[in-house]
Amino acid sequence: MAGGGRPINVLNVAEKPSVAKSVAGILSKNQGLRIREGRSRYNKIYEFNYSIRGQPCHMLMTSVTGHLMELDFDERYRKWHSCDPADLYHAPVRKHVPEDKKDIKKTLEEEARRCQWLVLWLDCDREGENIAFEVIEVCRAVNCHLVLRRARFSALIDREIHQAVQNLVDPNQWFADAVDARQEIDLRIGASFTRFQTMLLKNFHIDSVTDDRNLVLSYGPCQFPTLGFVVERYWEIQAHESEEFWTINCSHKSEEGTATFSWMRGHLFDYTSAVIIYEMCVQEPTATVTKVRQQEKLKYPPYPLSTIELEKRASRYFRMSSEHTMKVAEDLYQAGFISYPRTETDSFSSGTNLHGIVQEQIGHPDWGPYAQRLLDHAAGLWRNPGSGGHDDKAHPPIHPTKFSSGESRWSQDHCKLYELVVRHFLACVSQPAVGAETIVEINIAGEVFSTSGRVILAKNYLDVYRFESWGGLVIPTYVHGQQFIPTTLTLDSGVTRPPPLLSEADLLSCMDKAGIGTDATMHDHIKKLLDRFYAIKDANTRFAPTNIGEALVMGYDDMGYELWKPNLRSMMESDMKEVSVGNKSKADVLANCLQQMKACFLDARLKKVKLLEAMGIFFERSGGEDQQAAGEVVRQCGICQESNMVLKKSRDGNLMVGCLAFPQCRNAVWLPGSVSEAAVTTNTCNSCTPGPVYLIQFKFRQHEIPPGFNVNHLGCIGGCDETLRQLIEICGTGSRIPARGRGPTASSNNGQQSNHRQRACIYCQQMGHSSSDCPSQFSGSRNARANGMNPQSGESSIQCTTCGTPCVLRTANTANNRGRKFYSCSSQECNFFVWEDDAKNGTRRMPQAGVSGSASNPSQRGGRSRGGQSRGHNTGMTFVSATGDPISGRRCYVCGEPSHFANACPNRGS
DNA sequence: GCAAGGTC
Repeated sequence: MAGGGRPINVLNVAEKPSVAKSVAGILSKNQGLRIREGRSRYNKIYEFNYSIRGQPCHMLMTSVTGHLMELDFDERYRKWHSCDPADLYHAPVRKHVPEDKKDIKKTLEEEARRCQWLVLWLDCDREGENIAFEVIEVCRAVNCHLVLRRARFSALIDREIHQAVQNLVDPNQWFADAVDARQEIDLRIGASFTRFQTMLLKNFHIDSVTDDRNLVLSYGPCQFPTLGFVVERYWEIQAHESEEFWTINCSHKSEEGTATFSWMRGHLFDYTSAVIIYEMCVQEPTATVTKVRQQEKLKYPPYPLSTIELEKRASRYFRMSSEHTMKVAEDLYQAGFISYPRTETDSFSSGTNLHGIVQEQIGHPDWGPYAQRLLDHAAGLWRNPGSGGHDDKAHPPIHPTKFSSGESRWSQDHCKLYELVVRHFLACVSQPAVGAETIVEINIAGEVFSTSGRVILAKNYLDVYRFESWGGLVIPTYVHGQQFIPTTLTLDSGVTRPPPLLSEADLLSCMDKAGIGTDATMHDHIKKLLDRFYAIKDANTRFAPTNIGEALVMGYDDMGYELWKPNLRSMMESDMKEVSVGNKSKADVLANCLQQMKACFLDARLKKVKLLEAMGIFFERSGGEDQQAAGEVVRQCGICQESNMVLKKSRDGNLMVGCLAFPQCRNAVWLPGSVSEAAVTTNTCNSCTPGPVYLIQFKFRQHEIPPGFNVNHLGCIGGCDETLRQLIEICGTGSRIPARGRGPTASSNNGQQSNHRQRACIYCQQMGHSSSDCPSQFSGSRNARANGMNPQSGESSIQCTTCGTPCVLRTANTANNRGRKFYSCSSQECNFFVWEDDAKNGTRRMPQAGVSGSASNPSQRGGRSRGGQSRGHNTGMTFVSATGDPISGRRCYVCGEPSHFANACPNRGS
């Protein structure tokens, strides 16, 4: 470049007005800086002189506001009925400047005409590069001699900006191409599926949920996976079958206080085994302290604040929606109080003046003293912030940029969000909290229990980050070998609970993990679900699908498509990545992706009946076809208390008793899948309330029920009918809900199962069958050897078939099995158990995960999930009698009655 | 009347 010479005119364009202002301020050092209005209200023009590598320049700096152009179909295809939606996969598209951006375009044209150079200061990401080419297109159209240069910068700090302008590069066409491809795919898929499903389903009466307006059932590659997360969790909850479990709790009270010990086995799903172990503990209740471990624990402050973290934390701490959070954050940013709020970056670059940011806050009445302490070297509170490992190279983490102790025009939410940003920043540059943790383990009759206590030694960052706490529980002092008698030792029962509905923070995490949306758009997709009536947010700010949302996902799921899962977006995203590094061409990716999506679209259209059926479950359709006949009344609905529950056949042909107020009331009792006929009788149940509950005459399909059950059964759905309950447990119901579990729950089950199959049988070391099916296990003498039993000595040398650890021979002490010997695994992590006589007789069966009592094979049970604390925790115990039949009939071990369990026994403790 | 991505 020639040094000196006549000044040239350089047009500089930033992605947004604030960047134009900052860059102009930095380059001009605020000297000789002139500001004038452009055609657009927001996009000012800054003028100053500058020298680029010795070339004097008259700099004109202005901005766009994000994308200057939009992609749309040619006019002829824009009307919904103008073409077959399938045509939208090849209909011509064009980029154009929309009406509300015309004034910006005009400014660019006017200024570009009198410039020699165009320097692009767009954000340094793919979208920024694409906007750069939009600006180029507009400017080149009026001045084809323009020299095009790109400024690369990662932060709005002096050093970066001066370096960028002295080292201008070429714009990156690959980056821009990737975005072009993404836009075109999004448009074609979105428009085709939206038109298709909106027009297909327009005859369903969904007005009750949505006001009276014309409803658009939109489809988008981001909004649908977001909906998918909500529906999937909802189905997981629906598929959950609560299961009773048992656990032993122990407490010890001393002068120093009380310690509560929890059982290392967690909890068992088998009552009998829990009782056997419990009784052994009660008989020899002396506890011996076997381990006392003390250690220092650190709790680290959070990483610097990214957009997603800001949204998640505002939702968690203040219950603010992500959309509202971004609105308030934008306000604070516009007014200069916080840095740019749309950032993926969660680490500060090395040049950042962190002390300066803290310094600004020392005057605040609440957190000022803490800020002061941070700056006091002697206090030792300062720590350089950690890095979360993300850097979008465009913006720093969100941090305060101007001190405020609250502005008069701020709403409460403005105050809260500013406080969060400040306290989060101060926390980031603070030492972690320090605690002393003590873990104590005790042994009672061979069972291990543990407890832990924690004392906080130094709160450090927790002093300023009031949103987080660290529970500190003080326990009495114990020494190794110490013995004591527990104050309480109880056998307690509980039931497993399903996981909760997704919170907004959960949803953001799901999207983040799957790469759905960007930090700037994720809240939009969540809001779209609400706007389209696909989901609702309840009082606890948790998301549940509406009937429309569920029906749409169900329809595509029934087609066998994963259009509602994040995979499609992930694939697109990886293709975009390939385009942006030049490994694939835009044209190839577009052709390939659109061809596949068109085939998918055409196939989905062929299977449109699935969508119609799914909608038909929830909504009535005009025209009267497919109306379900009202069935016979069984009882009044106990949920809505307004309508009757009637016996009906679902669309799939499965029998159920459902509330007539459906879909407003969704109370339903699904009947066993093995029912072939059912009719409501005039007989009523004597025990179920509120009555009357009419009995139903059932007929079961012989081959679908276990031996011992009668094909004809006069049953009650009120809850008293043990036969019905057992058949539901064994055969499952015709409910569509459990079958839905083939989402994450079932696939992980399947995964486990197939892994299992790959393993060699532990008896004969052969592949192809599991140990539970091992043919070698069905003959007595071979069996004993194979098990490692030593028939001569009679001593225990059996190995646990679950984990391989040697078993211990123990004696049962229950009313029903007193004196009977059994083997139990000596590992505390494992719950393997078998009666000694069963092992000898060869009638032993392998424990199967999740099976207890009369339950069927878990692989047949679809989406069964054990939620809450018990998720993923199976005892693996099966009790079988000498005949190989499951031991049934759980009884209270105190009085022997089958009507209740020990925890509810009236004789207990007497 | 349709997407998602910028930003005001």
